[in-house]
Amino acid sequence: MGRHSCCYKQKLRKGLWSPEEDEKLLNYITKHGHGCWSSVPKLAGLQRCGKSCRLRWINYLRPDLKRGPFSQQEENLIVELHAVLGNRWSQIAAQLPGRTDNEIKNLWNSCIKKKLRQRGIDPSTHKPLSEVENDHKEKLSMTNKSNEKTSVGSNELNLVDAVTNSKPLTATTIALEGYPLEVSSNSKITTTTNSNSSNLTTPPTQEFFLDRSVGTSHESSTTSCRSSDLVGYFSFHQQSNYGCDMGLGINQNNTTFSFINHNSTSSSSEMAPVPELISSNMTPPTVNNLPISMSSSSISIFATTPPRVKPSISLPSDHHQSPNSTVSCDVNGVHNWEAATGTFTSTTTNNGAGSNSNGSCSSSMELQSNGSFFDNATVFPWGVLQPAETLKSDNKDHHHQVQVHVHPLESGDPEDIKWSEYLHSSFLLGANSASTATTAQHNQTSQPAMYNDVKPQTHFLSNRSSITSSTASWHHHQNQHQHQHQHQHQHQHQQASEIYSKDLQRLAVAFGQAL
DNA sequence: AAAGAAATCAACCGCCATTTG
DNA sequence: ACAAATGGCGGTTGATTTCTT
Repeated sequence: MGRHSCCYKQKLRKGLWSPEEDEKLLNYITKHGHGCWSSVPKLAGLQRCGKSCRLRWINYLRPDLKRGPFSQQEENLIVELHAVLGNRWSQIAAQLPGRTDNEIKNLWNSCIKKKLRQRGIDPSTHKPLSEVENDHKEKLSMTNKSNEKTSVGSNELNLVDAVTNSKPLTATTIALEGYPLEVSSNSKITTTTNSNSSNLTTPPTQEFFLDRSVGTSHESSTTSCRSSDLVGYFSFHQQSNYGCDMGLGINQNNTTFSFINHNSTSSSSEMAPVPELISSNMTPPTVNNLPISMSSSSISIFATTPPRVKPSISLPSDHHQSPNSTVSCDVNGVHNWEAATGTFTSTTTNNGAGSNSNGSCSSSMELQSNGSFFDNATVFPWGVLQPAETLKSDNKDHHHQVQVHVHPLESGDPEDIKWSEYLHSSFLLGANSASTATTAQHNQTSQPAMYNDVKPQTHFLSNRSSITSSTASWHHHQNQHQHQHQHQHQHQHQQASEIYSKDLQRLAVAFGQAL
């Protein structure tokens, strides 16, 4: 297996891409598609290797990129997906349309990891740090014992291996794989790693199916979603035991995750180390024949077995709470970025979140919470909801408001906006959203509508214009563009929120108190 | 205001799996 | 069947930006 040929070639440029190079690549791929990446640089007139071109396209030039800070919901989704998938960034990114694996990876390494640690959660295992330490001690002791005892029960090995081999043995996986799980009153979770291996049932082989194919066709049925209830986390909750009405199996964005029990009798040795996330049209989803419905933000398992839950990790919001860099083209009834090209002309100059374009992750509020993360801001699927609460974090010249949901329809927080965007596009702009979905199909077929807020062509086009006009500091120019877009997005979100909150209210009426 | 620290992010590196000849 | 070419992925690096003192 040879190394990539381009690695040996001489005279190839490396490092940051210039606007001219961007333009060349963009023009070429726009006209011809990328085809064979290795031939792209030659045909496009670039002194780059194909890999570099591919990377540049995927991570930056692609028209469907959603730029700007990650929303709280996205962050939480990443955490949850990471709990299931581990460092499979590309798979995680696949669930966050408009986001790249690189972007998510960076966010994880620079920000989320830290947050989780500050909350006492081990980012690699998603377990409480104290528990990880205990596991580590147990492992050490078991290692010592293994010198004495050569054979150990396979189930015990599974558990230990999962912990020690960086398998993302999370509360999720613990619960799903049948390990006893306890939820204490302060909502920390502990596993009952009873030394009696009989308590550790052999987990079945599970595959983590993702059905996204219905993204555009069933939108009108995805009514759920009290955004407050779903503030960006998966919740494995047992309806009967916890009486939590969140989610209730309503699939709000048409993304259906299912744990399919392929072979309930499979031995532990056959168990996939990590449930594999694949795309599937299979329905209905089941876990051990139990119906599951899982939205992007919640999973409902209607089980009759004792509750096995995982903590919902709702990261405290900071800058990411700023309105997502959503293209609110549909505000104008224009639902694709090509058509919306002309809509981004104003340059807002407020001192809002856009001034913090780099997405700094520090926030005095969250950093000083000293474990209050679970106390203050978190939503738990098993119903430890607290009344709506707004945490404010003074961050220089602007405030981030962390809405701890409950009554989303009455608020204008960004989550509401996102949901209302989704609902709006689903219910009120069905045709347009379909066209948007078609546009998005370029890279990912059938995106959930809520993720159709892709990077606008305007970004590109404005960048392209900047390419031709830029002279000295193109990086600075790009930053300015990003700021400008954030301002624009903010402004449009304000408009959108007004419109959509009305729509949501109508929906709430239409669906009774379901929302 | 300046210097250092920390955070962010784009891009590279090297490995692996698949495809192609 | 084999080796090279290619695409893709995750880990890592280093430049830049932002924050803190």
